[in-house]
Amino acid sequence: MVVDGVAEEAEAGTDRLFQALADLTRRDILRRCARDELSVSRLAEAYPMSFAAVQKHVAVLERAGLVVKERRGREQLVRTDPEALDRARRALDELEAAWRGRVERMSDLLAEAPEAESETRQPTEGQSR
Amino acid sequence: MVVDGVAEEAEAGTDRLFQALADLTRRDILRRCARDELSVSRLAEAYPMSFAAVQKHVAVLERAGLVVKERRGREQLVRTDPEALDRARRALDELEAAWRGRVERMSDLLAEAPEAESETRQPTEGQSR
DNA sequence: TCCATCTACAACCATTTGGTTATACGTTAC
DNA sequence: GTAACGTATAACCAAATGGTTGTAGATGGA
Repeated sequence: MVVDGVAEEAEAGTDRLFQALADLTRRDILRRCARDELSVSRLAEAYPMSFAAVQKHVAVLERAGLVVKERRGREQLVRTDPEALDRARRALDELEAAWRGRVERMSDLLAEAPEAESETRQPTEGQSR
Repeated sequence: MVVDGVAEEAEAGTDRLFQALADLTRRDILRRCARDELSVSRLAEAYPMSFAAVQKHVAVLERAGLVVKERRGREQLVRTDPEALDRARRALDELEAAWRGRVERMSDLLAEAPEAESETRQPTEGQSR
């Protein structure tokens, strides 16, 4: 449980990350705020929905760590965190490692048992890929 | 509209992709089914929830194209599609391109206008922040 | 000071999501 | 053939999501 604490939080963070990315409006906000720093109202003008709705989308992105808000006077400037997509990518890498793991194990089989393979497909066959 | 048709579907697909990844149980299913092909009931044994719940998770993964089901006798074997994570990665790349674009444009500014920039904000003015 | 602007937040609503149980159907084993 | 197994699907429920409107608090400019 104690050890799980950190892992659980990491997984919850991954949940929030992908969840935040799973919406077209939010992905578009990310694109816009990657190019420029935009205030929330400026952003809101771009979408066919209320200011409050856009504000909520920004909040979701912020909780996911994809975006950072910086106050300037009465407006709040939004910019996407360049490091954030790296985290997303790392999450994918971690998933991919699972079946890279499978490949490794297959290599292990081939490496550790250089002879006596009766059940794997014959080398005589023109091998697939 | 006609042109949008394909883009819309692509974006909807991206929604489903990230949505499917935004759940710990589903990510775990992906890991397990990357290593081995597992039947749905076999999978269900691994989680503290009903068979039907796991079945729904698999359905979400399938709709997102992250997983493929193959019938063998009375059981349905699930395996993750190796190509799927590539699609997720490509979606991230497309997002990242947005601020790679920003960097390019900044380089462009520096490269194309080595002098005579009158309309960008003056370094001399203590600007209004 | 007064007003317009930008933001925050609450209350509400419809739909989706993640779970449950129950039931029905096809397949395998005995 | 019958029983056990694996799957599919429906009906239901609570909570989360994506949207709305309304109200109130700061801030900046006239």
